[in-house]
Amino acid sequence: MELSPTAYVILGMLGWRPMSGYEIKSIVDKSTRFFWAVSYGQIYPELRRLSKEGLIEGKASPQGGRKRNVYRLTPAGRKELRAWLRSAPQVYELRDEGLLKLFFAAATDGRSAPATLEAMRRGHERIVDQLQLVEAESPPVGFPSLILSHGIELHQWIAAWCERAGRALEDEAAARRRTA
Amino acid sequence: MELSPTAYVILGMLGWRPMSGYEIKSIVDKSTRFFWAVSYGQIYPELRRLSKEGLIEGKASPQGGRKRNVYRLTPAGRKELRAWLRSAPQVYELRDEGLLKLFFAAATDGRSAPATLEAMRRGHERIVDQLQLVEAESPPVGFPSLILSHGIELHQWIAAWCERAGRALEDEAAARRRTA
DNA sequence: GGTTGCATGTAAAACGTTACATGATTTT
DNA sequence: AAAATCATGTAACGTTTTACATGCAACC
Repeated sequence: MELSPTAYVILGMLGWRPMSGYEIKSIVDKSTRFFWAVSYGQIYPELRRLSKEGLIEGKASPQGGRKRNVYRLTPAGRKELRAWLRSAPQVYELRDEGLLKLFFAAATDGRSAPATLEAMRRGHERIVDQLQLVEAESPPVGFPSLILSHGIELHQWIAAWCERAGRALEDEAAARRRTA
Repeated sequence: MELSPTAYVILGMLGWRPMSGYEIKSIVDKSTRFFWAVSYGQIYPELRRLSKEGLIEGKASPQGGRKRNVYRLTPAGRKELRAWLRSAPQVYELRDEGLLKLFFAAATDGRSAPATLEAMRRGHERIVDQLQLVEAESPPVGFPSLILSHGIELHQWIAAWCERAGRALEDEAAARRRTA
């Protein structure tokens, strides 16, 4: 078997209630995408795979003339989900182009750094805004809400760091001007 | 042209001084890997591509009987690097399996959550340790050192969040026991 | 009648990791 | 003599994104 975390996103959502692939995607886009993104190109093939493995079951449930497949967790699927939840997390990966640009900023004698920091700060503020929008329209209970507040606080912290670092850079530049 | 951030990791390092692919990889593993990982399978093909594009130049520089190719930035490569440094960062991606497990912890009635939080905390503490090891053996100046301190503070913050969330969970459980 | 939302899917490309293969040199 | 480090490279595999294709239904 050996499933990917992306497969568990699907199992996890179907653990709440039966859903279509489309519905899974729209919930992902308001929740896990900030720490685990999933695309249609993964969801539909994965639904088939999980179906074939007997972890989920699909049923055609058209809405009027519009076709629709609703999947639900089987007992085996729920068992698999719970086993995963009890095992230790393995994957933690970050790809941050802003940090990369800051890291190499000496190649512009540091002249590119203030704008990079400002762009990063804006980016993280924008994530905070998006998360707060989600927060405003979700009940403030349970684990999803815990993760949501984590996201908000985390990106606020990072945005504040960008500001601090920007100010430190300015101060340094001012000190250099006084010395020179 | 249109290069990936991974290509700019190579250009950025060669912007410091000429290096072999092996050397680039060993520096990546002590620096950018915490926010932009790169493997040999990317480095060697990318060195050829950048060479063919005229952004870097390779020269055979064997050490004794051991073959070795040292690459350096061309003027065009330096220009390309600087243009990238001055453009706004695009990519910010996080993949955090721990948050995913926490997000779906209701499927175990929250029983899996304390262990997940503890595993996450340990994971981030371990990253802090690794970064502090790097810090101890690097001169505390310039942008790489700024990024290093960012990493240390960030992962310390996350580890502290895990602790706070764990305590909040305990308190909640205790309150429920009193009520019941 | 047009836009938006619901709904499913695939193909190609891009990206990235892992394992393997090879061999010299340096250190223990 | 063995282990670690320096050094280069590829092939297979797995993952993920993007673009495309299609069509119904609800709302304005």
